[in-house]
Amino acid sequence: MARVVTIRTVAERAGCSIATVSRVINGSARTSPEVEARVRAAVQELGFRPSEIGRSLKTLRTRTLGVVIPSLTNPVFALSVSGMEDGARQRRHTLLLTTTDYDPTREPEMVETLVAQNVAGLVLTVTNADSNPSLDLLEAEGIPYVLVYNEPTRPDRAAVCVDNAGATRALTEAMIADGHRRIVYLGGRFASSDRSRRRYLGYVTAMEGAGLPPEPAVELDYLGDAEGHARALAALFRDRHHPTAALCSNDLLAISVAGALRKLGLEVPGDVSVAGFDGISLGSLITPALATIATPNRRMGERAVEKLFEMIEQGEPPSIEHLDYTIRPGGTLASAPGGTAEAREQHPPCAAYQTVPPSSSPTSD
Amino acid sequence: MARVVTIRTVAERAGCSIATVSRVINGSARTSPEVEARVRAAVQELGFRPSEIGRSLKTLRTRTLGVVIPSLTNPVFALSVSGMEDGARQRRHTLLLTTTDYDPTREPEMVETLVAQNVAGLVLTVTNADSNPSLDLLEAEGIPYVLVYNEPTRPDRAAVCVDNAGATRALTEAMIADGHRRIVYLGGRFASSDRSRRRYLGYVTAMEGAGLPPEPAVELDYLGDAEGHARALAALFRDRHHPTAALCSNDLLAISVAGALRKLGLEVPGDVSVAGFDGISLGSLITPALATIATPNRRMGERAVEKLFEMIEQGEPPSIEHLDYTIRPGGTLASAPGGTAEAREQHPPCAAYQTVPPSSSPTSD
DNA sequence: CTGTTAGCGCATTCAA
DNA sequence: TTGAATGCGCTAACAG
Repeated sequence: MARVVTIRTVAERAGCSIATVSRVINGSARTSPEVEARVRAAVQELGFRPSEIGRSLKTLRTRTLGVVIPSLTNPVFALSVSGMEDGARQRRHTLLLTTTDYDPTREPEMVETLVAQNVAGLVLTVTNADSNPSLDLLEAEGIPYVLVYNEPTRPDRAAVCVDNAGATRALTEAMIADGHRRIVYLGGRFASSDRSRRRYLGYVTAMEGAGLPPEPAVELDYLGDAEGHARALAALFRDRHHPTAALCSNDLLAISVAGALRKLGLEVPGDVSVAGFDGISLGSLITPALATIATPNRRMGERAVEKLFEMIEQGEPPSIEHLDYTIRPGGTLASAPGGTAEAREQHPPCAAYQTVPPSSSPTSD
Repeated sequence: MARVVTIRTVAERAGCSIATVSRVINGSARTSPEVEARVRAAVQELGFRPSEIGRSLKTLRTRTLGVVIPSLTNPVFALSVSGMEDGARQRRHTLLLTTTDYDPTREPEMVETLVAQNVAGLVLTVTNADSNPSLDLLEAEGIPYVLVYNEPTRPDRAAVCVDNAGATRALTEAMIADGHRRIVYLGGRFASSDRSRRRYLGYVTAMEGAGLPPEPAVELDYLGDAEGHARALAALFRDRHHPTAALCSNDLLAISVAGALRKLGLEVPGDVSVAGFDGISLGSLITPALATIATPNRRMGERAVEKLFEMIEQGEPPSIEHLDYTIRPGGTLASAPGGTAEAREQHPPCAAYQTVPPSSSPTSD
């Protein structure tokens, strides 16, 4: 498809040089009003649209941002991408979107694809933010990037996230205050989610803080595998002395778990309380509403892009930014079947149902 | 950020010309095994990754597909984009994603942005597929594109969709068979959704076919405006003789409507049956489950990309492809409060609960 | 204020 | 089989 009208065509039509056309289009230098008018007229008539490729080849940077996320089907990521798009459009950039389907081996592939496209920067959610060849590559090449959701231990990696450990800790403490003693943590595989690891950490901290023995994490395959979840839960809840609360590392998992529990003949929250993490709107639509930790998903994507531009344009050094989260109460959470009223009065769970600014919960690692 | 290692660097290291390097990399011509080995070694050592930009400038086409959709927050579109990504990745392409937020005036803007990026083709969901300057532009420029969800009247526009009118018609007929007589259609604004218009058409056809007077369409602002929906419904259902069934042009709207009805003190489906259109999984998770027309959302995106490549690579002419839809039963649908048992026996609704191949429902326009 | 010119990284034609 | 040379569309440095 030969490009019909180039900057040269416009120059001829306007009776000037291509340099002048470029100046008019980009406003990169002053031009006389007459010439400018002629150029604009020519652009109009010819329907000229400058090629981003030609521009990019010269300037060695594009107006695109690369995005790498696990999946679009999880509303959490769809929302964050939505926020990224807003942020990008404000700066006249577009998103080059790729997904890994939760497969870590696909991360390098996607990152290399994006780098080959000379993206101005990247926004990504990876499985492991601390030890990650793709991020190493980006740093080696000097290509700016910002992580979303990931919460790196290394402070030299740019990220926009919530205090994952602090949030689960707060939620676990609320459960304990509600009289729960045997609480189980269900999460994605640790190998493929540093978030799941950090969230478990918060759970452990809360349990130990209350003098309760933390249960080992139950690692489940990600979403969609309802059967697998059901099997794992059957083993866990067969016992008469089963846990009275299930803390899930994300909302979709929590919804799946609640469904599986009901199929086992257990009532939610009568027999088992369930809570999630993410705050997708779906959680509020089901009955009973899912208790969860609501994170500012769209805002996280938008802020990540803002941060990326700060790094690109103002050379800001990478840093980790924590955004607020909210513990959102819901009908899936109730007092423990055997819980005492006193315990509840002592630690009214409502105290936790507030937006938590990042500064107030500097969870240790 | 000066590019450090280019094809020239590799050529020097391998002791050959850049032409040879190019040949090795692209396998575009035969080279001696020794030279090839030296080149590959150099590529390895230097970590050379050919610039897509350089390549594109030369070939005048990129390995990216432009995508224009209304929003990512509606799971329907997130799913279809997910399918597009799969299709694109199989052909070693990436997606340049843009959204219009249901604002028709932003369509040309997005399309022009993508065209300026020299995308190989576009996949888009627009407000109006028949009279649309952006599509005219693409045709004028000879840039291939495929519509998704849109169902153009003009047969010369490429599209992957379902038989919207046929589907709503079938669903409406099922409602009528269930004894409903006053059925109301609630949809997005006709001005901003040709799908909403076509779906209404199917409703009208079914009503008239049964000798019932079709109600005027109730056009609602898109999603998120729960208050607006509540107000509109309050007016509609104030009367004692209110409709017994609400046909909604999409699932998110249907869920919002069901909620609003309950707030008005009406039971779903006891007083009013509700049905949606899309088949998002959310609908099956709520209680009662939402009756809907399930469309193959992910597959539609994937098929659109396949079709796009057929047009790009094999010069296939544009055409409209109808994919199967399924009427999915759900607890939001019940017999009309005053419905007779005979009516139900005469037209068992189950007959409609099957996958409908496009050929079997050639709805007239 | 404007024009000329030199590449940006690469694929490709034409010679050798 | 290989190399030299050209140009894709554009920006920017330099001259005028």
